[in-house]
Amino acid sequence: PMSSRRRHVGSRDNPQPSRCLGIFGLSIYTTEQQLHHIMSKYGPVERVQVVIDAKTGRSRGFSFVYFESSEDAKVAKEQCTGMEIDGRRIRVDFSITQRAHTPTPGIYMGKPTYDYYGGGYRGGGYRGRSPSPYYRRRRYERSRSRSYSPRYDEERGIG
DNA sequence: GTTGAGCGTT
Repeated sequence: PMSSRRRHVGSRDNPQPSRCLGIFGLSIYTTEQQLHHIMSKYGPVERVQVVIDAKTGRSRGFSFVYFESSEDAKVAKEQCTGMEIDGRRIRVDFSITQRAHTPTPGIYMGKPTYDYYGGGYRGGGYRGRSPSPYYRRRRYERSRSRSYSPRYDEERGIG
């Protein structure tokens, strides 16, 4: 029998309604200003936060929008899921996390999940899958230890 | 304006 305590705890597939929406699948070029403009149609927006990758300084392709009212957030979620922004179909859900992680002192102690120098995931779930042409070319460039070769595109019939 | 799938830096 499940404890009634867990009933109000949101999970990834069953987020609890709140004033905070998570927006996923964004183009990395979509800005907080754009999102604010779009979301404000459904009610006052307190804050928009596009999550930025600390290493690259680019968007990680998702963001959080805080409405003043959870009712407005609910409407915005329903209206905006599946909407296209900058050529990307976005997904909108109530956030399962309610705020950014508190700042941690010192260095990151966790297990690295991304190889910033290799440009791909390590030991990850992409083994056995066919990489995209873009990724294949980047891998090819690295293996040749030189920069972009147009000849590769011709040989492989891409580009 | 380069990949995949992604719930968070102050």
